[in-house]
Formats: sequence, C-alpha cells, structure tokens
Amino acid sequence: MPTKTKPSKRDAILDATLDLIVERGFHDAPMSLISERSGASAGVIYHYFDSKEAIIHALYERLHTLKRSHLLAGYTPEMEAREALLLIWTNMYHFFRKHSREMRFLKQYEHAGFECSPEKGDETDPIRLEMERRFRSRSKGGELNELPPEVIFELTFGVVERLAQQPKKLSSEDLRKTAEKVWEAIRADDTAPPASNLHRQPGKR
Amino acid sequence: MPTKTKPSKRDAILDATLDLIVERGFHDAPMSLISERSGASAGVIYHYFDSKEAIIHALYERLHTLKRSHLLAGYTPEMEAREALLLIWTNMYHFFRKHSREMRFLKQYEHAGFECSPEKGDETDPIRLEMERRFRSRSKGGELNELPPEVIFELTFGVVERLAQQPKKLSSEDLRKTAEKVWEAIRADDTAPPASNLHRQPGKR
Amino acid sequence: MPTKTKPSKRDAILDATLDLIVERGFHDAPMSLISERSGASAGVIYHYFDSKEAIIHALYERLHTLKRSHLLAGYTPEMEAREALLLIWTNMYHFFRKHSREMRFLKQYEHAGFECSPEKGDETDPIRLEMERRFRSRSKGGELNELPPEVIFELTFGVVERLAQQPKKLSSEDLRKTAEKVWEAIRADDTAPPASNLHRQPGKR
Amino acid sequence: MPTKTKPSKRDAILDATLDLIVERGFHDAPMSLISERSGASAGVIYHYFDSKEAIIHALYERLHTLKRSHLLAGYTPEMEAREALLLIWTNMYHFFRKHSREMRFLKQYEHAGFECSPEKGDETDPIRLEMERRFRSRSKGGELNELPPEVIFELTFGVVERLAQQPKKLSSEDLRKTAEKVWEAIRADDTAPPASNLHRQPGKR
DNA sequence: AATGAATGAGCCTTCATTCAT
DNA sequence: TATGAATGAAGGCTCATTCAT
Repeated sequence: MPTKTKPSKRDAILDATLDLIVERGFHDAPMSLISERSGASAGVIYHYFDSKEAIIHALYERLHTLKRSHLLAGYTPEMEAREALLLIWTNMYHFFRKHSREMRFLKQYEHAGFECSPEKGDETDPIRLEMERRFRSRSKGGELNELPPEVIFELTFGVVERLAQQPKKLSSEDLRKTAEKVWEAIRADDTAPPASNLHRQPGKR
Repeated sequence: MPTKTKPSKRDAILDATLDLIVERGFHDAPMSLISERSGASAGVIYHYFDSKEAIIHALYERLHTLKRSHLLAGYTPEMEAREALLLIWTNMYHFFRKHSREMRFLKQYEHAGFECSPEKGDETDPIRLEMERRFRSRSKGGELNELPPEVIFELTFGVVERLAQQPKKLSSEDLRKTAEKVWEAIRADDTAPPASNLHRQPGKR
Repeated sequence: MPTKTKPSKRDAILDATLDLIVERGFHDAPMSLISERSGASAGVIYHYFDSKEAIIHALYERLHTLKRSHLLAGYTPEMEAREALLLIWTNMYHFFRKHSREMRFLKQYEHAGFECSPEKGDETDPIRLEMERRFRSRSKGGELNELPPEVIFELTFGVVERLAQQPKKLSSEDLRKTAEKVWEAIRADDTAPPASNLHRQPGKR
Repeated sequence: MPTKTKPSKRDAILDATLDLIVERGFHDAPMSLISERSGASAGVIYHYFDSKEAIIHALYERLHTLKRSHLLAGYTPEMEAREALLLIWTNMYHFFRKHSREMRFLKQYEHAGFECSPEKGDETDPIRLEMERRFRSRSKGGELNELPPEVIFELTFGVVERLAQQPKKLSSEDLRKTAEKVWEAIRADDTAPPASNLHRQPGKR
C-alpha cells in the first residue's frame, strides 16, 4: 500500500479554485463553481477548509512552496555570486513560464489587497532571504555594487518575473544576454583593473 | 466666476470608487459604499454611469489619461536618447510615487482580467509607442543594443514601476544611480572594437 | 382663436403610455420611457397626473369614451331589435379591428386586476345598459329568448370582441353570416306562427 | 408509505406564485412575497427555478397540462359531433368554474405579451387541434356549417370561457340551453333543400 | 409649466455557509 | 466523510416620485 492513498479531494478543490480564479478572477469564482469543478459537494469543502478565504490562502501557500522548491534547484551556497544569479534568474524564467497560471494567481492575490494576506509579506520570501544573505554590496563584504537592496531585487528578480509574463518567449540566446545585462547592472563596479570576475580581490572600495 | 462650477458628483463617485478599490479590492467595493462615500445616492450614480463596471472603466480611462499627461513632461523629441530615458524614467518614478493609489488601482485592473478591459491593450500606451519610435537598436539606426523590445521595456519602465511601489522611497542619489544602470543595460554596446562583454574597458561614454 | 389650443402634453403622455403598455406590457412600461416617448420631462408628468396609476386610469377612461362614441354610431332606439343588433355587432367588429392597440390595452387592464380598477364594473358599460334596456326576453315583453342576460351578452358582444382579436379579418360575407347566427341564437324561438323575421309586424311587446 | 413524499417546495412555490399573480397581478408579485407565502427562502427558490420568469413559465405549463387533462374527460372519438360538442362544452364550463384562479392567471399570461411565451401558441392547444380534426364543415365532410374555423371556435369555446368567468353561475338548465344554442349556431344548415337562411322553415332536426 | 438631478425603497438574484440526513 | 437543500444577508440595479431651479 502506497503512502498517499488520497491526494484527492483537498487537492481537487485547490486545483479547481486555481483554475477558476485564473480564468475568471477573484470575483466570479463562487463556491458553487469550485464545488462543481472539483467534484466535491458544497458541504464537504468545509471539511477541508474553514472558508473560501482559507482555500485561497492554502492555495497561496501551496504555490509559494512550489515556487520555493523550484527556484533554488541546482543552487548551492558554494556557487559564486555571478553563477548563482544567472542560475536562479534562469530558473525563475523557466519556472514562471511553465507555471503561468500559478503566477497569475499570485499576482492577483498580491494585488487584490486580500485581508487574508500573509501580513508578513516579502520578508518571508525564501528567494529574497537567500539573496539578501548571499548578495551584498562590496562595502558589506559582498560582490555587488552599492545600490539599495530593493533596487538590486527589482533589477534582477523583478525583471524576470515581468519578462516571463510577456506573451512572447525569449530565445535562450536573448535570455542569456539579458541575464548578463542584469548581472552587469548589479555587480560591483569594475573599478579594479585586473582580476577576472571570478578570481577578483575582495577588498575594494 | 471660477472655471469649474461642477467637479461635483461624477468626480466624487470616481474618487470614492478609487478609494474603495484601493483600500479593499475590486471585490468588496459595493455600490452601497461607493454611494455612501461619494455622497451620491444609490440612484444618481446611474445617471452618471451605466453600471458599476462603467465606473471602473471610466476610472481606468481617467487614470490612463492622467498618466499620459505626466510621464512625458519635459520631454522633447530633440533630446538625446540617454537624456530622454533618464528624464522619463525619473518622471515615472515620481509620478508613480505621487499616485500610488492610482497605480494600485491600475495594477488590480490589469490583473483582474476584466472583461471591460480596453480591448486595445498596451499597443495604445503612448509611452510605449513613443519609446518604440524613439528607442531602437543600433542595427535599426538607434542607440540601443540588440535586446528585444520587451526586454528593453522591462529593464527600463518595468523596473521603475516596481521600484516606485516599494515602501521605501529612494534617495535622489540612488534614483540617479539606478537610472544610470538601467541606461547602461540597454544602450548600444561599446562602440569601441575590442573588449568582450565581460571584460570590456570601463571608460564608456 | 380655436377651441383647442393644446391637445399637446397631456395627450402625448397618454399616447406614449398606450404605446408602451401595448408593446411591452404593464410591467416594463416605466415612467422614464413614458417621459422619453411623450417628450414630457419626468417632472411635468406630475403636473398632469397624480401618479402612474392615474395615467393608466385616465387612459382607461379615454378609451372607454372612445368606445362608447363609436359603438352606437347609427343606432336609434327606433330600430328593430334585429337590425339594432346587427348594426351594433358590426360596428363593434370594425371598431375593435381598427383600434386593436386600444383593445389590447383594455384587455390587459381588465385582466391585471388593477387596484385602480373602476370599481363600478360593467354595470356602467353604456352598451350593456342600452342593450339591457332594449333587449329582453319575450316573457318580459321583448323579442329575445329566455336565456339569462349574461348569456345573451356573451353570445353577442363577447363573441365579436374575441373575433375581432383574431389575426385574420373576416370577409364581410362571413361577418354577416356570423351576425345572423348570433341573432338566431338569442332571438325568441320561432314558435310564433306568422311573420318572417324580416317582415314581422312591429307592434309586439 | 404514500406515493408522493414531496409535493413540497417546488409546488408550494408555484402555488404561492399563482395566488399572488391572481390576487395582485404580474406586476406586484415580488419574489419576496412568493418566498414568504410559499415558505421557501429567497435562496432556495433558485434551486427549483432559474428565474422569476421561469416560475411563471412553469406555472403556465402546469396549468396548460391541467386543462388538457380535464377538458376531454369522457370524450371518445366515436361520439357524434353534437354530443361531443355538448360534452366538451360542458366540461369546459365546469373546469373553468372550478379553476377560475388558474384561468385568471392564464388570461394574464396571454395578455401580458410575455417574452417567455410558448412560441408555438394556440396551434398546439390540444382542444383546438382535436376540434379542428373532428369538426368540419359539411363541404369538407363534416357536420358543421360553412363558417370559418375561427368563428366556429369563438362561438363555442370562446363563449364558454367567457361565460365561466361571469360572477354568476349558470343553472344546469341554462347551461344546457346555451349549449344547444351554440350547437345550433354551428351545425350544418338545415339539410332540407329549400328555404333561404333567412326564410327557412322552423322545423330543423 | 418645465426640467432633470436626486432620492431611496424595493426588486431580482447570488453566494458563502450551515445542517439534516 | 459526504450530500445538497436551505438560509439570509448582501449585491447591483430600477423606478415612481420629489424638488431645487
């Protein structure tokens, strides 16, 4: 007997909810339709979730977890900053592309000013945390320039997120070139003459 | 006698709607509240607008117009690309900062998948149009690099839009520096012959 | 100066109301449309009528009067019963045909159970009154048979009213034949020996 | 255990609707009252019916069926025309009398020009169809006179319908006599050779 | 007389949620 | 667990009527 006998109902409900919200918006995704599409009766839904809000929140959590598990794929703390950035940046692009439905949900969720919102906000975003831990300005011992963290964040991950939402998919060539530009924009200024990016001396500026 | 005798009811309704939607989301902005906050009775609202959707759409139009009128302030086609970009980019930042409520509305509007959406889409966005006209890759006779237009767009305006939404306001110093980075990211690659992308000489322009 | 300076507004309102009610039913004939079609503003209507019900009632009265003035055209109390019946019956058919809009209104009015209904009911119907005065059973000194008055009424005028509402117009031949049948159905049974229907001696009763 | 466990809600709603419409007219029969009188909450009504119009339409269907099932009671195609007519005519009278509420609803429905109307119209009326099949003019092999079918219809069934709506109930004696007159009006003219319509000999059949 | 903006009760309908089964 | 009928508070909108102009 396998471990999971029933991923069934609960997931079906979440799936149906995702579908509906993406297709029709937060407004216009009534429980009756969630019930119908998920195959769960109006009643049982309340065995699995406390309320409609709870479904949405659970969905948010699920997608957040999904995101987390993909974005850092292949990443190890030992990687150099540049490589790490390029890797994660590309991961993000592909992830967002593959999960555009999920991303659309997240967008809506964030913009709708949901009360059920996680009040903690981006502080918990694992990507952001990891990034903030890893990437620092040279003045703080890192390899990035002195722009404020939010700026760094937007120049990198903000950009991919939006690029991935564009209708047209970027060629891998363009993708790579863009990633490079992004790296250029945030890396420590090339003041120091010699040194390759990889083997540069730490203590500038 | 002043010029505007009646900014009155219609505007009050739009204002109240903006407030409510920004504060509480598209869902949860009932007509009853719009009525209450605007000081217009439930009935009159329908003298000025055909439906709730019409209010929202009118609001969208109004904000679009507002945006248009601000973003190009000070811009003249004679400006050099770099200056133009820096100007507009900065305009945008300030505009978005000053009108964060309006921007939050627009975000919601765009992400909610509204049917009443403006069918024409971004193609009509004057900023985008002007940009596409002005800014071109060198291969097309402009001063920008060869990245696809969407990428250019996101690296520049996509970034400001998101930066402006950050809770913390950037110092004008950081703002300027960021704009420079953005410009670096999109301008035509060093005309100078040698240097790889990675190890090119600093002294550009 | 002529007698009627302004058949204008008041009549326009009544006309518009008739139109609307016939076209769309009592429900779905809002004041706003009456106002629009009649060219009278929402406000003035209340100078001419106390309420919407009052308009409808006034319309009812107007049509009733119209009916009255037409149905007895050509009738004189001196006519013989048979001739009188045939005349009135035919008048009715033509009148109803010509004023089918008006009749449709009256039908609706009568069937909608209007509170503003004329409380007096058919007792005031001049046609009916005249008929009841003129036409009586032989036992009461008249020339009709002994059927109850309601029956007589329905066999004669009830029938025309419905016939006139039929989509197809009757040929004058069929009309005449029908009238004859109707007369046959109500006239005193031909038990009496002499006189044909046509050439009978006047002085009975 | 009886046959019908739940004539319950759905029927209660139809009943309440019938009551209200008959008592107060199509206008002025709000859902709130239907809800209240039927004992069904505002919400459940929409489990049973799609809309208010749907209720009304369903009611129409129900009454139509009811009518159908009663009017032909006792009728067999083998009966002679005269007997058949007298039977059906009498059935109708009693049916209409017993179901005056229902009839009043049907009248309103027909006169209100309802969009939801049964598109097919009277062509499907089983009574009418059967009658048209059975009763024909002598020239077409039947036993009736040469009046157009609409006339025949109104002289017979049109008349009962209206008679039954009269406040006073007819004695069975008067009822019978009326039915006879009606038959006289439509049956084939005296088979006997001579005599014009006007001057024919009394002794028919 | 006339206008038409304004009112506000009320209409039909939806929908998150509950509860008897 | 599961069902789906039932609830009832809103929700968006209409409309007869009023009233300042």
